[in-house]
Amino acid sequence: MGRGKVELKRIENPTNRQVTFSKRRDGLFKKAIELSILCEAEVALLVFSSSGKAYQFSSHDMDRTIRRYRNEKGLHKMNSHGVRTIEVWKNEMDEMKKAIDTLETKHKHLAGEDLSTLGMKELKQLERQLKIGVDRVRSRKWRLLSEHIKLHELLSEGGDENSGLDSSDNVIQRFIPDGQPLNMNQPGFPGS
Amino acid sequence: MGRGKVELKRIENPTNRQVTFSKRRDGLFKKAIELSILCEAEVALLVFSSSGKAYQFSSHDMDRTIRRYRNEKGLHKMNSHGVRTIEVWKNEMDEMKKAIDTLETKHKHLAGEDLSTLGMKELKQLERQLKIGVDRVRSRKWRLLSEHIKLHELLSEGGDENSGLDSSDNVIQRFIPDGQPLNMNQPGFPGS
DNA sequence: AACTATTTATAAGA
DNA sequence: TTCTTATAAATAGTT
Repeated sequence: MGRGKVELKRIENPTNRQVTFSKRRDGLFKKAIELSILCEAEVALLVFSSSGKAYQFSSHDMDRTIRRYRNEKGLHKMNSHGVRTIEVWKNEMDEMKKAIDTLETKHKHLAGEDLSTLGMKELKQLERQLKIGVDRVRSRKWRLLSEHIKLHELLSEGGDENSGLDSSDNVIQRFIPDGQPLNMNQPGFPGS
Repeated sequence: MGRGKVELKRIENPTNRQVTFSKRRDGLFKKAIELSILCEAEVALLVFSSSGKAYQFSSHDMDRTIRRYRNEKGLHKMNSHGVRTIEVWKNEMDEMKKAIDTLETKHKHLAGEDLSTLGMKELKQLERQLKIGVDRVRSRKWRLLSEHIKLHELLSEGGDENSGLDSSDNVIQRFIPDGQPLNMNQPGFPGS
């Protein structure tokens, strides 16, 4: 497509070749992107120019797609001696690094850090999740508390010599929630 | 190129999508081959159809090109001798595994899961941390909201023909917090 | 799978 | 390099 048709062989004129490389490279990446979107395909494309410059596209994740390719070829996990290859190790490391990154980001968000990248929708979801966490933690606190009260009552009945608890250590005191009035209508409060 | 132009989004009709996939996949591979020959580029292309079928092309050798890509990404760390021994790899893997474990546990705790291993002291601390998170998220929400209000006011001032906002889309509505009455005494609310 | 009407990519020129 | 434009190629919808 162009003023004349070209035969399929190396373009001899270096300037021409470079110009054609740029144009066709752009076209190729565009097509790759379109294919992945229009047909929900997983596409990975690697291109190195003759001068050594690297270009890449991957619709999902380059390492994931490469792994999938290797699995397809059955080159994963073991070589002929039942030994893991360096490549496989590298893949695993990369995977783990990514997992750590993801977890760290999530962790920061839950701690209320690095929120500037989040939109309103994400912030609302995050707030919901945090509230769920608070509720569950409170619920667990109340359960622990109630168990200790029951234990205390049981021991008291039997006359509390040698209950195993030091009476100078106010058990109940250590269990009341801090920072706010007692509210028995907590989710998870025994009997609620 | 075709009887009509198509917008860049997943083709809904599955038959249509499959047909388009075949055509465009062939076109993409043809382009990849042409680029590699005409411009003596090193090209690797991996495609997986949504049904899972794999297609590939590489002008030189797939593994060589993938290695070149990985080098480009600087995934080659060395130890003091400039060599990566198996032991070094194992150590790094173990460290990463541990890091992942720790992060996952923390994450679960923040989500209110697996709390049974925690004592009252840890639970209190966790609740405190979650509350801080909630406060920060709320603060960020209010900041976002106030920015949007200001923007809205600015646009309204200038006489809002062509404000770029669709008046049928109530911007503010989308930003009010859900699940509770408005309370301007939120930490971080503008002016508080 | 073939067939075209159209759109898109791009070779050559400026 | 970038833009323009004539022409080759790709392909969307149809048969």
